[in-house]
Amino acid sequence: MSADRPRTRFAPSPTGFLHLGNVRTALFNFLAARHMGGEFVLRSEDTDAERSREEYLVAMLADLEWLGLTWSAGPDCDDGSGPYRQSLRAEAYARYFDKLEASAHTYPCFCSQAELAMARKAQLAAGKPPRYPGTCRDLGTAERAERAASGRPATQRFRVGDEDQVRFQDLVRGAQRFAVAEIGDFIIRRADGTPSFFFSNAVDDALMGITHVLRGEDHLSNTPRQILLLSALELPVPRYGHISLVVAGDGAPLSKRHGSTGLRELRSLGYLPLAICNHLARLGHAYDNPQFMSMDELVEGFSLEKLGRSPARHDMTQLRHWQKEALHQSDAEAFNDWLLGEASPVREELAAAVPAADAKAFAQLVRDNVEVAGDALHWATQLCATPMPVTSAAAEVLKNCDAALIDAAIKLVAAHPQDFKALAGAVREHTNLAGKSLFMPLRAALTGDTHGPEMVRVYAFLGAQRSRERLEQARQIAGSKK
RNA sequence: GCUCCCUUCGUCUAGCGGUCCAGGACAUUGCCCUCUCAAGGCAGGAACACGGGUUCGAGUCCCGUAGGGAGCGCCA
Repeated sequence: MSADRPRTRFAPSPTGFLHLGNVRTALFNFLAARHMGGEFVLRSEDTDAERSREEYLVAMLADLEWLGLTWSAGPDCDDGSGPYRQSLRAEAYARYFDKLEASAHTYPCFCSQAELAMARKAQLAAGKPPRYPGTCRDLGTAERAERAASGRPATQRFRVGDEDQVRFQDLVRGAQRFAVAEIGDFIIRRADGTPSFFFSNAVDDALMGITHVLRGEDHLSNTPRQILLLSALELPVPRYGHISLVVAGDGAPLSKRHGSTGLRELRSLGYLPLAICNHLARLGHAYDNPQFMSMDELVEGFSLEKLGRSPARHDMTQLRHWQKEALHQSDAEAFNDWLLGEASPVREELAAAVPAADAKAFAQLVRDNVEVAGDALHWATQLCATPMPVTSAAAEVLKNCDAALIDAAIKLVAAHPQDFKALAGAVREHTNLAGKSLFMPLRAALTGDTHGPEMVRVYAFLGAQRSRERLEQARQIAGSKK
């Protein structure tokens, strides 16, 4: 880790699965690092033992890897600046707690949570900001010793100095100024000895050589605390950039929603990593290029200057567009793997519905009619099931058509087993029907549906045997309306 | 309550005082292509939250108002 090498990080708490908001933060940090030729690292902020779970960490790593956001160091790979999980960093924190203590930047606070809650309530009621009243701030050494001896649990608070204000240049919001008087002394170490977010987060960024911190806007007004802390510690302050939050389609905060805003859910629906990245990279960031981009192109076009300030809405219709593009871009092999491979969410169902020998041909046949993996199920039953399912629209078409058309087709299948154009041409000669009134009944008879892939390809896929069976099935209802 | 942030078509956004009667993408509408769907091509509708300033000139700067969001936690 060289001194000036740009380094960004994504530092989630393993208390749940990733949602699109988290993922976008990770993506931006990844893109920023790669664009600057630097490194992107992962850090697990698992100081809250109650809520942190190993399985969530494992899931996050797996999901980020799946997305293609590779990291050069993280909980699973230390590069010497770790460990990259906070639950393993007590020693480092102790060192810096001591340093703060030595410089009188911190003091023990014996207030109980009930007392604090009451004080907060009173301040709020009086129309004042709910800040720590400073009860334990100026306790004498004797009093401290006495209380400590009585076994009262103590937290450590950071003594906010008498500076006038804290200024910093936000990477996305420009010059920021906060009055120090607005900031109350805050807890940096809990009674159980674990560090609080403000402390561990800031200290770790400094110790891990993080140069740029892209994080949610919700951290903006807390940033002065961390700057104060790092200054007191004489540690380097990273450059902060506060990105706008992502909200759900209905405007609700993402974190409170589930379903289509969870990465896991999208993944299990069959959305592709690059579709998600293309979508997210444009939420709160503007690209010159309106087209679908590869990860390298996303990296190349990324710029801190192009980060937006206003909240962005996650809209599924936009994601769907990128999904179509992603599917369109993938070659036959990649598509087959996506639909039929190990990772496919509908692998089992498709294997049950489509004969193994036909699987690849099937995948290629329906690729333009599939947006998420589940869509293939409809075509699987429609094209492979026996008897053929007939949609009501298709039944309608068949009832209204001339039964002679189907009869002709049945007779002619054997003569034109693979060539739909030839078959259709022959049927036309026998029936004098053409255009839609020729093709639509054939489509309905062969696929049981009124829309779908090109008939030339459908027919080749079905083969003469299946085609004949299906035509005979269709013959039962053909012309019944006359 | 206090502090801070945000506000351009339905959605994502471009716009860094004149070249903007506001551009692009998605979505939408119509047409073309076509055996259907999709894709593709063409055309259309659709926005500067509001009110004051500053300026010869404001989407762009300033101040208010309204609306939305965040923070003020022994949560991160």
